[in-house]
Parts: sequence; structure tokens; C-alpha cells
Amino acid sequence: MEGQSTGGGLLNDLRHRLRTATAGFLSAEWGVELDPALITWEPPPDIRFGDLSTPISLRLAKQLRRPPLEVAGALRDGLARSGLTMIGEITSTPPGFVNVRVDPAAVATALLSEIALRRQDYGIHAPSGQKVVVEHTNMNPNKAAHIGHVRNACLGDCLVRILRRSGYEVEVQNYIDDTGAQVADVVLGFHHLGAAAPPAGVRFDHYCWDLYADVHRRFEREPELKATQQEYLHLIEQGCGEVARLAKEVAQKVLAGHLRTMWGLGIHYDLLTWESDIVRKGFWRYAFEHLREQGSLVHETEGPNAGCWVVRLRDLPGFESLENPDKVLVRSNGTATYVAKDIAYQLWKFGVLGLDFDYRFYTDQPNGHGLYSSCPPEEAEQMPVGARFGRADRVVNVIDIRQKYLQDVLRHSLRQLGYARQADNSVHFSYEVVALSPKTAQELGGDVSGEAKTVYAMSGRKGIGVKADDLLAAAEAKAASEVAQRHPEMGPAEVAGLAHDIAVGAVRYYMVRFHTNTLIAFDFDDALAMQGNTGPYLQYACARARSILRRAADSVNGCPRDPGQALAWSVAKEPFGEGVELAPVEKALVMTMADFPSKIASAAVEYLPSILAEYAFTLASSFTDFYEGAPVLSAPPSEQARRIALVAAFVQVMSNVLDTLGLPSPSVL
RNA sequence: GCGCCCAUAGCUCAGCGGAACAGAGCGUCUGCCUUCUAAGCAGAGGGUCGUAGGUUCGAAUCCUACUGGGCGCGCCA
Repeated sequence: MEGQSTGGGLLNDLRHRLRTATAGFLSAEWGVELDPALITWEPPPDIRFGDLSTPISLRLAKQLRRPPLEVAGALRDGLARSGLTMIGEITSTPPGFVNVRVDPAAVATALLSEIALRRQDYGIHAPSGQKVVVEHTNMNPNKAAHIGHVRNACLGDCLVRILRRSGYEVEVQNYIDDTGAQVADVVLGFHHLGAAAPPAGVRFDHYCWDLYADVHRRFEREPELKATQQEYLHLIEQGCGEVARLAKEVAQKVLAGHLRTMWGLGIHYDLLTWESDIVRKGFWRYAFEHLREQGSLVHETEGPNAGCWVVRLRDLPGFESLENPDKVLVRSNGTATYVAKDIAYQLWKFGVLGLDFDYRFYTDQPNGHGLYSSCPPEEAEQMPVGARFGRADRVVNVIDIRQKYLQDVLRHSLRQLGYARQADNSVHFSYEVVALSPKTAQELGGDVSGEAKTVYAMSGRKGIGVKADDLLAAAEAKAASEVAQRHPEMGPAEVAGLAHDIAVGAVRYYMVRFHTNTLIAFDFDDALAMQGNTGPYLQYACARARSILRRAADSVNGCPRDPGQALAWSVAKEPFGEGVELAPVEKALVMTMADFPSKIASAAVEYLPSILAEYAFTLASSFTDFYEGAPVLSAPPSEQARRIALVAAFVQVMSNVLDTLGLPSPSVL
């Protein structure tokens, strides 16, 4: 909304100036008042037309009752007179476009100085002073993670990185439902059905994957077990006794597996929030008293909700056609519904509940950041100075699209209960699920005998799905064999390390490159692909660039070995002076690199990591074109510093892009 | 029944606040490693953008209807 031109990057500034100049001219010349933000200046389909074009004349022609081309011509002349810097030739072309060509040397000089100055911060926007809480992963702690959880965590983590680069303070929370039916089922498996402890070498969460499916098979055969299931659930909810203790143990052991899996993918958290702590602390009871006092809750005495406390949603758009649009928060038996607890929890995230958790340090993480956790009062520890969890300006819940209705209920309930600002700042980051392609479903032993379907849903209860760790292992195995083939000089440990980085690159890119609206029909061959539009292709482009710099340091007089220093060194030679003619591939690379900050901004505003994924592929392709068309080491001396500068700048920008996507950036591939 | 999402090349997907020939990857075919990493590159072939209407000088993009898929609509979580 605001500050569009601050820290938005070179190209964005240019666009901003063009919009303003265009709007100014339209107003002065014809008295047409347009919001500059609505005047598009985007690259035309063919660069022969120019670097940026606007179709605004086509839109205005009718209103002005003049031929589009004539309007375009007048705009062209007007812009030419406005003295825009970094702009070269301005043209108008049929049917009525105005095109500008930038001054590539001027852009390159400014861009490379900025990259050399800001290094890993290139693409970071000015601080907004706002705090965003992002909740993602949120797995039931009762079995191993599957590929649907991986999509959640990869999208969530990528969004976190995008928001951080957009200038927000971001706190990452991972909610652990340790008192739910799913945990109860596994506890029942151990305690009531006498399941053995996992054999040595089998991870606890993997073992529970099968155990959970076993328990559900028993439920099918022995319906009377349902009563025991309820019994266990109640014992766990009450939080005392052997069963509750076992539940906590199961949850913690499974969580340890989940964390190991996610850390392996480069995903970390700031805070774990436990359902049991929300219950113990009485978040809902507290919220209920408060809401009742201020009269925003309704106690129904008749109708289908008689005896319940509800929030009225019947007048809201999207709810009016429902059979029973109001939402029950307290059942007629006095117990709270899930949404009720969620409302209290959401209020806590915004810091307006009036109650807080107790906290303790939970564990160190591989990225060096401590992970904290809510906890029972007796375990509470002093938190580091300045640590303040929650109190967000905005809350983003990363949950798949099947939760849309509940998230809508949550947001509208907040509004109806008097928290309009919090409702406005509650975001459901939704995405389509990961399902199995018919081929994959069949390989996993799913029942594909019935009517042919396009996709098959995963089912934890049936034990049908792809485990996150199995996908990672398959990717690592494939990458390892490629690495070993290409680098016979590497030892086994080095091969394994590199293979891991590549596998993570492949999996993470696969999970974020799709639009969030796209249902992923998971296929092993697609997910493990390492050629074309894939993570390893991006990593490869970066590794190749690093390789050039290594060789340049060996063969070019004075060129430093470190990429950052090489960039500073080459930029200091002022290689883009007056009259320098850039090759098309050089110019294209400059323009693409200049676009990074605005891509971060779009991805953040639209909540679409795929925008960044697409940009990453464009940037890598841009470098590959440069690589093929503009030799560096064999370039004439007059061009060599310039090309070293471009390569070094690319290494920096691509590293930043990969970091934002959460992909490792190995120096050799 | 109501609501949301999806339908674009053989396959997997971009594009969808209208506009300059509909793009990419994979797969297929033809080439390119004694010059910076061939996980690469060049080229060929492949599409009446689900169907039918409508709005517009102009529609894959906006509107309506339909068809076919996916999902959601609890005093479950």
C-alpha cells in the first residue's frame, strides 16, 4: 500500500517514475486523472519493442475520442520532454503502445553498485515495524510426516523468508495438537492393544505411521473399541494419569522425528505451542468470561442451537444460505468447541487475550537459533531479554484449502465478537492438497480397482501416503549417484553432503513452484526430476557462476577469490562507463537481476511463493544465456572486468533468491 | 441442495486487474563437450486455451449457462 518506491529496487523505482510521469502528462495534457498505480509499465512480449511498455493509450483512446496511435505519439513526446533518467529511446508502435528503452550502462552501474553494497541484503525492503506471526507445519504428533505436510512446511517457510525480506518481523509458530484423537489412537495402540516398542533402528514416528493404520484396522474389525478410544481421549484431555503421561511421551517422541525431518529441509521454528497448554491455561474459559461480559456472545434458548452459546454469523455474506449459519462455541453440555478454542488462541496471537503461556527453552536448532515452547507452569523458565511471543500485527495461518470454511468462521467470529482489526489482519494462507497420482497410489498398494480417478487422496488411517523421509531418501539416493558419476574425486562424505543439498533443492522447489490453487498429483519422477525447471537447475547455474569466479581468481590479475570481493573489485573498475555497448545477453541478465526486489514484494503481497520460484527459473535461464553467449575468461581485456562483475553480481542475487526459497546453494554441483 | 477451486501442447504446469504471433519444462526427433561444470545449449515438431453464448475495436484472461473433475458445508477435531 504505502512506501512503494522505498527499497523497491531499481526497476520498481523506474516503473514508479514512469507511472508518475505518465499520470502527470495525462493530467496536464488532457485533464485525465488516473491513479499512477493503475498504469502498467511491463516488459513487452518482444524486446525489440523496448524494455518497458504501456498499453494505456489503447485504454484512453475511446475516452479521448482520438486514434490510439495518436494518443501514444503524444504520450511518447510528453515523456521524452520530462527528462527521465536511465531512459533511452522512447517509441510508439501500433496499435497504440508506448515503449521505452532503458540506458543499459546506467542501469548496470547503479544496479551493480547496489548489489556490491548490500550483498546478502540485496532484495530486502525497508523495515515496516510490523510483526507477523506465521503458523505452519502443525502436524498431529502421532505419526511420521507425509508429503502433504512437506508442502505445508515448504510453503510456510518460504512465505516466512519472503515476509522477512519484505521488512516484517516474523515469528514462526508450530502448533502441536497433543490432546487430539489422533494421538489418543496411537496411545491406545501401545497401552490397550499392547503394541511393542519400535525395534532398534526404526524411527519412532515411522513406527507410529504403521501403528496408527493398524489401530484403525482394529477399529474396523472391533467397533466396540470405539468406546475405549473415547475413554483414552478423555483421559488425555484431562491431562493426568498414566495414559496422559504416555500421550505426552508419544507426542514428544513423534515431534522429535518431525523436527528432524524439517530441519533436514532447512525449516526452523521460533515457538511450539501445545494444545495441552492452551487447555491447561484456560484460554477459552478466560476469553468466554470476557466475551460474555461485553455481550457479544448469544445464549440460545430455542431453535436448533438451544442451550448453546453461539456467535451470530447468519447475516454475513457467504453464510446466509447455510442451513445453520451461526457457530456454536459452547455446547449445550457446557463444553467448548474447537472453533471456540481457536478464537481464544487467535486472540492470544494478537496479544489481546489478556492471558499468556508459560515458556521454556525447548532445543537448539541446526541453524543456531533456539526453539522455545509453551509449557506447564512448573516447567517455566526465564525467557531471554526482549523475547515476547505473540502480540502480532498480522497473523498468517498456513493450512490447506479444506480448512477454508473453519478459517472463515474464525475470522468472521472475531469480527462479530468485536475484534474487527484482528479479523482484518487474520490471513488464511490456503493451498490445495497433495494427492497421489493413480500410478503412485497403485505403487503404494492403494485400492485403485474402482472407477478410475484422476487423483487419490492420502490417508493416514489407511497408512496410504508418501512419507517425507522416504521422498528425501529417494532424492538423496538419486542425487548421490549423479554426484558420484560427475565427481569421482569426491569422498563418500562429501558426496553424501552434496547429494543432500541437491535433494533438498529438488524437493523444496517442487513444493513451491506450483500455484497454491493447483492440486499436486504427486509423482515420484516429477518430484525427483533434476533437469529443466527444477531446484538443481537453479543450484547448477549458481555453481557454474562460482566456478567462473574461482578460475578468474586464478588467471585474472588482481581478481579476488571471494565472490563479494570480486564484485567490489570489478565494480571499482567502472566497467559500464559511457559508450559501453552491452551484448543482449548481458543486458537481459542486468534487467532480470534488477527485478528481484519487486518480485519479493509481489510474492509477499499476493502470498504466492510460486512468483519467486518462477523468477528464480527466469534468472537462472538468463544467466545460462549469458554463459553461452558471453565468455568471461577468454573475453578481451576491455570486456573482462564487466563480465566478471556480472557473474559476481549474479552469484550474489541468485544466492539471495535461493536463500529466500530455502534452497541450499552448493559451490560445486 | 448451497458454496469454493480447477479444466491451456502427448505429460506436468505458467499466463487470467483484456491488447502486439498463447509460453516453459518433461517426453519425441536433429545437432553441440580439445574454449568458463553437457544437471547445459541450439533447432524441429506439437495447442480451434473444456463447450456454448455474451460484453469489447480487441477475450485464454471479464460475464452467463452448461459439461467434467477436486474439495467443503456438525453441539467432530
